[in-house]
Amino acid sequence: MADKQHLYLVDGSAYIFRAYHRLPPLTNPEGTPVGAVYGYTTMLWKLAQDLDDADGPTHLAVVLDKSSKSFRNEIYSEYKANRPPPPEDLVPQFPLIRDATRAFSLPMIEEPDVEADDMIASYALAAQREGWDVTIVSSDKDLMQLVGEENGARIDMLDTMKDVRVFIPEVEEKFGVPPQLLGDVLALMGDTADNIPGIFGVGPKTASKLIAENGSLTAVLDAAPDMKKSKLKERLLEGREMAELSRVLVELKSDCPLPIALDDMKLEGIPPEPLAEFLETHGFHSLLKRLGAGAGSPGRKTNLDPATPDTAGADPAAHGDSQPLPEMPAVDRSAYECVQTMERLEHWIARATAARLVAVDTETSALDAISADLVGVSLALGPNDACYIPLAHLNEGGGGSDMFAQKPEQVDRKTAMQALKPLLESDAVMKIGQNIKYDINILARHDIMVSPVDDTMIMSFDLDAGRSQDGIGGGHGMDELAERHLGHTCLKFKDICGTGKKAISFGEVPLDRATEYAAEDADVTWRLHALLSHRMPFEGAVRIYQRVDRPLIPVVAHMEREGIKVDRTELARLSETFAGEIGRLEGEIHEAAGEPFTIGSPKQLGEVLFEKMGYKGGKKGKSGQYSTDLSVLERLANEGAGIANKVLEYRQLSKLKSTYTDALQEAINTRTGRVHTSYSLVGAQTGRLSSTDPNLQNIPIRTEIGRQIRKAFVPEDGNVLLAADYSQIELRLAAHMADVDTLKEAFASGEDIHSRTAKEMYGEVTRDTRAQAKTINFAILYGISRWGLAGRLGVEADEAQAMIDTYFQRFPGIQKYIVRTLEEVREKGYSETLFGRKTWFPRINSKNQAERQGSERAAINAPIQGTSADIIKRAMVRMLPALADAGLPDVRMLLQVHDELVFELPQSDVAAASEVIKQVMADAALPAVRLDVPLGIEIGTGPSWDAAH
DNA sequence: TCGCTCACG
DNA sequence: GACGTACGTGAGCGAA
Repeated sequence: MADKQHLYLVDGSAYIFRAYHRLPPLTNPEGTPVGAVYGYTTMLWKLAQDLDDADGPTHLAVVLDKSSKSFRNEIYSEYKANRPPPPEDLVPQFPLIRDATRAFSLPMIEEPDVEADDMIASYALAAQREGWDVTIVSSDKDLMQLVGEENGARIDMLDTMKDVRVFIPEVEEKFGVPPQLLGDVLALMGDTADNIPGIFGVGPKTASKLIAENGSLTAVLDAAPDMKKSKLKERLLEGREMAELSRVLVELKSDCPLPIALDDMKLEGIPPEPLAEFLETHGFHSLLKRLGAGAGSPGRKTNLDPATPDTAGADPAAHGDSQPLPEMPAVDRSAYECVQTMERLEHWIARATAARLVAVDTETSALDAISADLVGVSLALGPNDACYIPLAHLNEGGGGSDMFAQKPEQVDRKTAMQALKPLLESDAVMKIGQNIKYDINILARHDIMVSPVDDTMIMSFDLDAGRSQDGIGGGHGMDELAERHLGHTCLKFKDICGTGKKAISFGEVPLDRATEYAAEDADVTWRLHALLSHRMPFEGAVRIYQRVDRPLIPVVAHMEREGIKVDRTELARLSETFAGEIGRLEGEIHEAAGEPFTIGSPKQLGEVLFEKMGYKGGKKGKSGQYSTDLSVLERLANEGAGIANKVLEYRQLSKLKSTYTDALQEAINTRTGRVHTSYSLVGAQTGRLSSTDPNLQNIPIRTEIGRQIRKAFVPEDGNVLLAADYSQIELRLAAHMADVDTLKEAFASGEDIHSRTAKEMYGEVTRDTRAQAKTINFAILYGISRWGLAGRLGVEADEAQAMIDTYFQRFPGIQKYIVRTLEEVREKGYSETLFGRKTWFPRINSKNQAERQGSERAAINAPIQGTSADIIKRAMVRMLPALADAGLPDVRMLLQVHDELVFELPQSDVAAASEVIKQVMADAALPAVRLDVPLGIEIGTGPSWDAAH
């Protein structure tokens, strides 16, 4: 059987009006406005990219309005009469829309005296009669009348700006009636934009209510005389004729002659040459680059040969040149200014203040913001309009030891800071940074509280989390973003400062080189900001960015500066104890093995166990090495291998010593005497934070010996630590999101959730059934497989499958949630949290089963884990203001560990602070989301982090 | 730089 | 019939 045909009909005219109003006013190299054209081009690009998708187009045509006149003007002269003329700078873009369509080699339909809507209706129904699916690319509510299914052939709509598909349920949700009754609703309510009269005083709400109640427009009008006396009754009686006229006006004409045959709309792929020429002409270089690179190019990739001379030649990036955006010239490092006098600095500050938008970047002597020294600041106000202000540079290779070495001319750092402070703190000036949390913390040490801020790294994350499958910084590092979006290769830090022993600090870099590097960073940040902020409203990233992630930046910055005290003496004592034990175990293991070897080497250990000592069941992984992980060693221990237990103990102690007791001592900051982690807001694809240098989110707790380390996390004298945890938050969210009444009730009544699960599944609660239920509950959150569960529970796969079946039978909502989530991710390419955070899964439709199934499991988990992350982030944003409002300014928020917040506070504040903290955390989803389950909070306090649990 | 192992939620 | 076996992280180590 042939694959199903799928026709996409693009409502081009309507699109450009919308694009015009929502896009910035770009111009092409000739000065012609092209903002709407650019939007239109990217929209076509996106559609063409879906060509090979299961639900993508097989056929596509663009429908344009040729003239504004149609049969409607004949029956109603006022039709569209009050339309204002199109804006001046949109007019020259109309012909360019046609050029763009031709550049994509797409069929274009524009018939005189026929409105685009009617043409779309005619084509849509014709295609549906042939059994084709149809997608109308538009957001016009009139066209929603066409939505529906006929003999298995669907007509739906796609709003590419909001990225939403509209089918019957969406129409019903919006208008309260199914699509076939929509015309009646529209006739009643009228339309100001088209000057369709409708009934005066009847809007969408009343109209859909009346139609839903009476079943049709005629029925509403017929029922009017019998209504009880009211304004509405009068208006219905008076307006009957107008309503009937309106009904005719909103009816789509579906029998227009079809100028192009359906089969001629077949989409075979996009020939690159005409497209490249068009993109070049209008300066759409970022698209041009993608076309040249092949990656992300529209249409079937086989038709877009990157080696085609025209295309490759048209791609400046192929020659290592810089890559501008529309209206953005190539990066020109020679344009940057090195600011060495107060006079020039004042000049830049004045310009930045006037511009109200400035990209800021700080250069420092080290990588961690808490101990690094400020060496210089760069600013950018536009493409190539950037400067570097050196503040603590030494002469080249000066090293600082030669007190007679002359320093380069530069503004005094303190004076410069005083001059910059009003700009960086001004509410009227937006400061843009790439990972600006770093700069916030550097400048905080110079008494500057940078605000308000935008962060290109986080914007990129909120737009594209998960889209890049690898790469440092999760694909949101500046060099990567510059390559991807600007086609520009940044100077690399290591090219400026070198690596390894020969590395110099930034303060030793000669000023000309330093200016090129530092000002480029600010310049590129400014450009990325222009590009990303433009994408955000169209790609649904504004909500999560504005409401959750951006407000979190100063909060997390503050937590990092707070740090937490660790008891160095206690850690040193533990290190020594561990060292003694490790030495003893090492001796015993070597003796058992009959020779000394490196126990920490899985390779050597495997050989000793499975070859020399002859234990059975050694399994080699793909690297050809024996596996010696926990499960293997535990099995050997059970089979009586004494050495296995010793190795396990050795491993545990080495881990604790090297990763924790030794490393944490090193991490104590000499200036503050505390440990300052660095949180990444883009570290985890689901929206969780991650913690590095040191990682304070994986301090041991599960074993008694590991918990010794938590005892070393302490408050200052007179204070206590307070730990507040969300209890079972992910299961609670699963109960809400999957709408499982049984689980929701259990949470509402404060029942033990695993016991409840056991009761539902096995009828009785014992230690065993509860433990099994707990495992299954977690398995569900992670996307279950019978083999995975079997492995965890130590049962056969068949038995595990039976348990999964029982679970789904008892909680059918869960199974529905999983199916629905996967369908949605397959279709849209991303999952979404309750707060609108997207995570992309580019491999969800992979042909490689393992890859695909991995993505499926991650996709099931992401909305739950991500929603949990959103909630605690919202709590963090509100926490300090809430505490301050409650008269508790001395409570300090120190750490976040995914579902836990750690505070340090005076003992006397504990009772009052606990209440506030609990309230803020419990209500963190509100008012945006009202959960069907309560969020339980557990609070503990004590003289150490361990004691607070 | 990679794979292995193991610490956390 | 093989695939490879629970989600999300970061750090230290040994081997190359």
